[in-house]
Amino acid sequence: MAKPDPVDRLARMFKALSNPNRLRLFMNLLEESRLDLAKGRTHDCFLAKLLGGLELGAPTVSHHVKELADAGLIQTQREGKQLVCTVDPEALAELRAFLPALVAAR
Amino acid sequence: MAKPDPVDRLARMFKALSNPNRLRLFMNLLEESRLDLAKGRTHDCFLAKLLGGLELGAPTVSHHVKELADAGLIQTQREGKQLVCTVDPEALAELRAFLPALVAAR
DNA sequence: CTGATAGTTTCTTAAGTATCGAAGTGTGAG
DNA sequence: CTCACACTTCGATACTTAAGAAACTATCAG
Repeated sequence: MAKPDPVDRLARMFKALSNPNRLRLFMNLLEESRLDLAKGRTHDCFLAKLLGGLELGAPTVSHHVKELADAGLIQTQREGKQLVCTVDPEALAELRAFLPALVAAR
Repeated sequence: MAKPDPVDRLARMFKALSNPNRLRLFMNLLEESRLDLAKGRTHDCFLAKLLGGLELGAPTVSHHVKELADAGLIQTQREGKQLVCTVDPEALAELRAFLPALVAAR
C-alpha cells in the first residue's frame, strides 16, 4: 500500500544514513554486532551503548533510532528498562544488492 | 579545511542518494557506464540521457546533478553544448569501503 | 509507594530541501 | 549576427529536518 518501489525503499535507507550522527549510531551498532558475534553472543545492543561518545540529548537519540527503524535498517525491542537494537538482515541484503552496480562500474 | 571526517563524507554521499529522483539519476548513470564499458567506450553520458523517463524540469535536474557532484559522486565537464557526467571512481571506492561492515555483520 | 533509570512524546525553532517558472549564459549552426 | 539548444541561476513556495527543553511513561530496586 505504501510504496513498494525498491528504489524508493533504497532511497529511504540512504536518507536514514544521510545524517552524520545517525550514520555514526548505525555504524556503532554494526561494530557492536561484529564484536558480539565474535564473542558468540547475539548481535544487538542497547541504546546508551550506541552513543559511543556522541554528544546528543536523549530525545534526539530516540528520534534518530526511530528513523533508522522506520527506514527498516534496524529493529528494536524493549528488554526491561532498555531498548535493544538489532541490525535488520533484510535491509543489509537490500543494501548489498545495490553494490553489484558499484562493483561492476569502474 | 572544510571537514575531512570520513564519516561526514560518507553521510554526504548518502544524502545525495537519499532523494529518489537523484538516486535514479545516479543509477541511470551507473547503468550507462556499464553499457558503455561493455561497448569499449568511455563510461560517461550527458544529461538528457540520464533522465531516462523521469519527469523533472530542467532546473531540477541541473540542481540534482550539482548535488551529486558536490557530494563527490560524479564529475562533470562541458562538452560542446552538453554536460558530460562521469561516475567518480574514488567515491565508489569509499562507498565500497563502507560495505565490509555490512558483509561482516549478519 | 518512592525514587531512579531509560526511553518517549510534544512542541518549538532554525535551517535545509525539492520543485518549478522566468530569466540568463555559453555554444554551435546557418 | 541571429537563432535554437542545453544547461544554469535566481527567486518563490511548500515542505521536511535536527535538535533540545519540558513533561510524560515504563520498569525495576528497596
